[in-house]
Amino acid sequence: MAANQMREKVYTELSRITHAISNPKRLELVDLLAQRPFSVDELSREISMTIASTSQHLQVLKRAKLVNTSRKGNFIIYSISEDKVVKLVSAVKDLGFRKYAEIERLIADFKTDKNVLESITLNDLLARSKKEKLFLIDVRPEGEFEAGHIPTAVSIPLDQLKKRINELPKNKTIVAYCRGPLCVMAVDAVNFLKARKFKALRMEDGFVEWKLLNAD
Amino acid sequence: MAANQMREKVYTELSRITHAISNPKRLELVDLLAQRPFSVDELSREISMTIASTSQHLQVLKRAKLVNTSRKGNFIIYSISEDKVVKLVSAVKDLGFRKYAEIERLIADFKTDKNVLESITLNDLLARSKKEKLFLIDVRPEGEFEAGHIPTAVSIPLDQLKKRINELPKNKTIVAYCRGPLCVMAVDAVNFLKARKFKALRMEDGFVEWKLLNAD
DNA sequence: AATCAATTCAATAATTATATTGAATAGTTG
DNA sequence: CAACTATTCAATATAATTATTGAATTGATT
Repeated sequence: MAANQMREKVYTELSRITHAISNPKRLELVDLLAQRPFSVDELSREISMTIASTSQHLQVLKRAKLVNTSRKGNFIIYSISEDKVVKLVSAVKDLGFRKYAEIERLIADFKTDKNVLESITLNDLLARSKKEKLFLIDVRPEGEFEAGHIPTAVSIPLDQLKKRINELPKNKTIVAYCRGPLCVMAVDAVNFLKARKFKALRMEDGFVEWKLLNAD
Repeated sequence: MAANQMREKVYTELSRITHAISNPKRLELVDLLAQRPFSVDELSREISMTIASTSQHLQVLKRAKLVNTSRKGNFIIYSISEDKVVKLVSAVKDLGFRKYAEIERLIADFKTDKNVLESITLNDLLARSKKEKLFLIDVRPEGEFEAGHIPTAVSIPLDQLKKRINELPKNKTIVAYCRGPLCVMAVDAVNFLKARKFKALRMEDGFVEWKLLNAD
């Protein structure tokens, strides 16, 4: 076989990967699965699609070997096949968030709507935690915390925040994080806490971003 | 605007990027442009397509902001818009080369055909150069060397190798590199040198891989 | 073994992608 | 400014993608 033919075939194989994440819903699915494994049913609710359509998209991802399946009772559980998949999606977001004025605008508008006055990044968190004592909370649903979290974080899912508010210190700054920059849970948590006179800050990055930073 | 709508729009925007590289020919184009800027005409020859088709693909890449254009005389020169694009394609290759048995097989078969007995990687090169004196040659066409090369390398384009063979040492091991693992130029160079009793080795990685390793 | 629940499959219709040919354009060069 | 050249555009036919509905399947559970 000639070298040209080989190259052509390799790029065709490689494009299976990029084709799999070329659809917005499938990109969202992979990004969600980076948090933890989910059932088809859960995923379909998260991405607002019929179960059948979600299943089809998941099968495309599976054929491209970006995700695996396993069974748990009646449920089929989809999960990311390996860390490099998360890295790939991270590279897409990294490029997109910087390169596309449209995306910047969408996120900025969203922050205005949600009344987000201040957000910090992972780097800010590290720098700041050297100067003052911070209280880091992970406001994602429990299962995602259990699948992995930033070491010093305490799990307080958003829907438990009201009744567990006595667990939070009034004298320290509370930093809340969730799934990442596109997720609202930490924003809602911070607004709730601020209304009750806590010192609270949202961190844009989540566990997945932390993990990528602390890999290699 | 609700958070869900924002997320949906952001993923739609992000999928412009992944859609742009979801086609094998476009993936190959971006990978080529990582070496240096090229004209439409040069690119169409490299990827074995009509000029019109190549132009259409390039316009898709441009709309997705992965490449820029400039003019040089009668030619339109396409180039990568920023380093993060190269990083993205590298993440795709990184995943594909490991994950796809099919790709591994294609590359292995190609090596057998080309009689490639031994290949080293960038890491091997660094380790080995501490123990013995190596003579590193860049066998890509001159323009690509000029656009960027590994610091210690000497430019000897493949088609000049025969007449410049006296520039090469008999007592050192010669390491040849080109565009990367899918490129044949270094393989051909090594086979040519070995037939003339030089000690020669192919390095799979190229300048782009070196640059990514020596970035951040 | 029958029932049940979660997921997948099949069929459909509308939309979008692809490669090609040949014409049009825009900018450069003599 | 006329001729030229590289690139883009337009039109076309074929193929692939997408979301949906409703039926089929596959294990688990009773």
